[in-house]
Amino acid sequence: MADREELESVCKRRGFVWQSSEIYGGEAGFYDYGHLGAKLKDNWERSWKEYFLSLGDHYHMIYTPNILPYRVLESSGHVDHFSDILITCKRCGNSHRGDHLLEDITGESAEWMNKDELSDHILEHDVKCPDCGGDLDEPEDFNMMFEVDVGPKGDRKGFLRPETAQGSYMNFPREYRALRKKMPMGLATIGSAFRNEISPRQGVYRLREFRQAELQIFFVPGKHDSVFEARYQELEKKNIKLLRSDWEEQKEVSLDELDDLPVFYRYHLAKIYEFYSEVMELPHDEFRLRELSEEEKAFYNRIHFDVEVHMESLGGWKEVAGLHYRGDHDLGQHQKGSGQKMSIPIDGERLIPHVIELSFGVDRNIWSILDKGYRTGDRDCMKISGSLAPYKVAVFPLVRKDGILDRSIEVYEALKSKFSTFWDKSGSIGKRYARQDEIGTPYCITVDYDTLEDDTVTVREIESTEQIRIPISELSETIESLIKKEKGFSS
RNA sequence: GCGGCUGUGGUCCAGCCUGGUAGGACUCAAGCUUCCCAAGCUUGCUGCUCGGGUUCGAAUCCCGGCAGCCGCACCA
Repeated sequence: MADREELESVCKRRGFVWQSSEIYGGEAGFYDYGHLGAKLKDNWERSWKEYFLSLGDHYHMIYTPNILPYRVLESSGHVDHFSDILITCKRCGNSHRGDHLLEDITGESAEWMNKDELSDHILEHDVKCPDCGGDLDEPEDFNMMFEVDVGPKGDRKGFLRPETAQGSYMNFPREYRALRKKMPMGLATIGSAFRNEISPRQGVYRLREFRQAELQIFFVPGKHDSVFEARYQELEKKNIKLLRSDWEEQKEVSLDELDDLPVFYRYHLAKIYEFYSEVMELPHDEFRLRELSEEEKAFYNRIHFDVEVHMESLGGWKEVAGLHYRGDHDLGQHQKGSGQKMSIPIDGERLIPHVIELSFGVDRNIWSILDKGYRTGDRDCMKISGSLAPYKVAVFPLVRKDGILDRSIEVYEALKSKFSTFWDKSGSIGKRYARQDEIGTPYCITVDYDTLEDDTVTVREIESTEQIRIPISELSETIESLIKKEKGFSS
């Protein structure tokens, strides 16, 4: 429930997120996180790691470089396929995708063609500009990857990685041995990825440099399924909301109704759903899992669901994550390209493991928290899960006299080593509550005259604005159990 | 990338047509006040997107760059 402009204004004013290199006018597709945004992002990434690494006994983080050698992305298919061939009209100057122009005439797929082949076919079919009928110029390559020159002579070509996943694929053989051949094995990573988007828009939704949190899970279907099956038991009656490619509209179904999907896929689908509802605490009717149709999904993805969040500020359902069953495509490509064995021995033969990929756009997820959290009206308020909120608690003196100020500093000092805590004495008490409401601090503690008598303080909750009074000695554990949801807030 | 619109303190906007001291609201900071939800008072910080041109003089007119929004295209 957030108007784009209002939300962007709060983000800039309070310190969440804004355009990068601002003082020089900015550059499209690059954003900075301020002090609150950085805390929120760090908290999200920490929660992501805790949650998803715990899904398997052998799921671990790894970190790999942002720059990849040319050959890696040649093998992965990005050099050929992560690019478009653009053809510009000589008369009206509009650019079109070359393969689409040809497909419109022939009705056959032209995506596989390179520049020269496309050029020949365009001539052969005498294709004209669809906008004005003018003659077309020679095709030009537009690759979405940023090319970099490596080494002193700059003669070694590389790219800024367009996705973080390749690092996990390439490290499969090494980690398979280091982790002592345990399967299913998961290699997760969080880091930057780079895509030279033609026209980045919609704030942090489409960036040229962005963060991904990805988990690649390696296993051999039919061989390692029992591990997934055991974990799946507890979930099979669970309801999740989704939209399948052949359904008219989304609906809530229990997992065991999705019996055309393999159990290992269903298990992770359900866990992703749970992450959005329980960790990110998004309202159930504001996010969904949507299956991509055959036309929409890439050829190597056997099953593909996206997580979509309904974001008012971005005008509707927007993709924030995906779950892809990629078969043996990725390891197969690297085995071919590197000449190294990516297979493992299974019952006397060598098999290339399959991959399911959990892929999250960090910036998009952060934005979805802000979009879903921000409410205006009588009171401007950012409702963020306690575990993600930049500050967990704020401490105020009710008035700045009679020793109350000093007492509030003592309370603040006692809490700040345990929680991200804010202390504020400026303005009226209501103003201070309002400031914390706007940045999503779930609890505000006020030191008042009663505190001087009996060492109790009030704790106010962001959503209801209700207060409870508790002894200072119980403050720390009370706040902790409130944030962890071990205990509900009631006065 | 193409077309349309836009760019003024931290934020949101007025001023531009008709060139001549840049204004408001909110925010922020310091202080006063205050026994619980953006109150009030005092003081203060901060601005014409950038570059060029016209002019005695440009926020204002002209040209260009950059950025943003909307539409088209793009988004393996």
